[in-house]
Amino acid sequence: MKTVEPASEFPVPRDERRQHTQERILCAARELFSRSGYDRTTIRAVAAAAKVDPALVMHYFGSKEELFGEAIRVDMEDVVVGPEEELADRLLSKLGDKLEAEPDAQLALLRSMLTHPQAAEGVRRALARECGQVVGSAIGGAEGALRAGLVSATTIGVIVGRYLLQLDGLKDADPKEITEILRPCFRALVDHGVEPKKTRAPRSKRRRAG
Amino acid sequence: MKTVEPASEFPVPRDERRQHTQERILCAARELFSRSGYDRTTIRAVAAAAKVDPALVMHYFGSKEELFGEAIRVDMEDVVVGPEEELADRLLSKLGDKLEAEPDAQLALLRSMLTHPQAAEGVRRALARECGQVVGSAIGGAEGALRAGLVSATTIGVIVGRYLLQLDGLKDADPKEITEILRPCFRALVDHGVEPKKTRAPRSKRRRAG
DNA sequence: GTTTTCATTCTACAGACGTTGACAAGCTGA
DNA sequence: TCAGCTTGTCAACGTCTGTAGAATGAAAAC
Repeated sequence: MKTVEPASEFPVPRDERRQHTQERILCAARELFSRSGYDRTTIRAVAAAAKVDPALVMHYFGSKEELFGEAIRVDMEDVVVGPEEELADRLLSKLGDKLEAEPDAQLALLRSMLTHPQAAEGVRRALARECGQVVGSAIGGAEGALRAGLVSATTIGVIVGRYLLQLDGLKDADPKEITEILRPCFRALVDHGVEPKKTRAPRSKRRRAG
Repeated sequence: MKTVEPASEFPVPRDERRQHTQERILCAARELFSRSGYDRTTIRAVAAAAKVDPALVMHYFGSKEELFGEAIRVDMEDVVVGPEEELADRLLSKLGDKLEAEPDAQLALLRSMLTHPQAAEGVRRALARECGQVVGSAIGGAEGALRAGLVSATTIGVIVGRYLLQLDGLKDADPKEITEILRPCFRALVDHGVEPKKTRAPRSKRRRAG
């Protein structure tokens, strides 16, 4: 297994070949990082999965750290949701989409978020970007931030519980059912104290400074 | 630094000395495991933190895996809550207690739950034990399990978001405020579809096999 | 056809790791 | 005082890791 391949049919252009190899490496890296996390994933294992010499991984990506950075780079695609949806429903739609399509690349990020600082920072940023809108709609800035944090926490809890911890009632559940059950929760978190214009205010609790 | 200590005053009994050393090691282990997770924590680092030779750690705990197992063993203390509290409030009280007292030992477990199978299993079990009661009070078994899973997910999300990810609005928030904001969520998750007609017992006596 | 470039591999290093076994020194009981 | 057990250390092993540099051979350029 020393030669690169007989190039049996016709010679593949060099650029194309290289791009394909890089893709294979990156793909293997994502797979392994998302299955085992940063620390337990070795360059050698990635190389083996991509059927390539370890040194080639270094040559293309510089270091394990950079390879990881490339593997967890997520496209930050904005999920298209109805613009007239309420905020809570918008957030739920996003969560629902993540539950529908198994988040390949994101799992690599999530799996390492508790042990790898860069991954943690990535998750914080992604969450802030998604759930940050909750802050603005709050009475006081502090409570708004707290509510945004709780929406973030719930979101991440559900995804972690489903895909990484594989909690019993969650791992095989229907995404639609999940979001439906969560809807009242998200509404309660987002449509807080100042209830928008609905019928009545169910909450008369006053906040006190801690 | 070769001798064990001059035993300056009077000789400390052997048992006591050993127990104290073991405790020091275990304490250092918990600290490091909870800060860096299983993989990034080395026996050598634990030994150094405990001011002890690495070989002694092995001698007392057998292996890194066993040391970890000992470090994450949590006492499973049942939080004392008012027995007449509704289920949702009971679960919230437990969460609140975890937020009040920084969960030293539990963090070691949580930090590694995404990369260490044994830790994951520990978390699953702890969650099932705590939130499992939700299942029984459901209409159908499947939806009950899902709701229990979502309570678990929310719980773990909040703790992870606060202590490990350190999400902005969450890390410094007042525990009381957190639980108050979460109350409607937990109620919505637990007191589902069938609204429990006030003072009635929400628990059905029959259960079905999985 | 010759030279250059480049994708890829081979070999190896230096450090860190978990773990082991031999050994020193103290406490304990006779 | 002696032997025995226990606490603790030292030095080392074998392995695995990320990484570096030289070597190879095919494609591209001339």
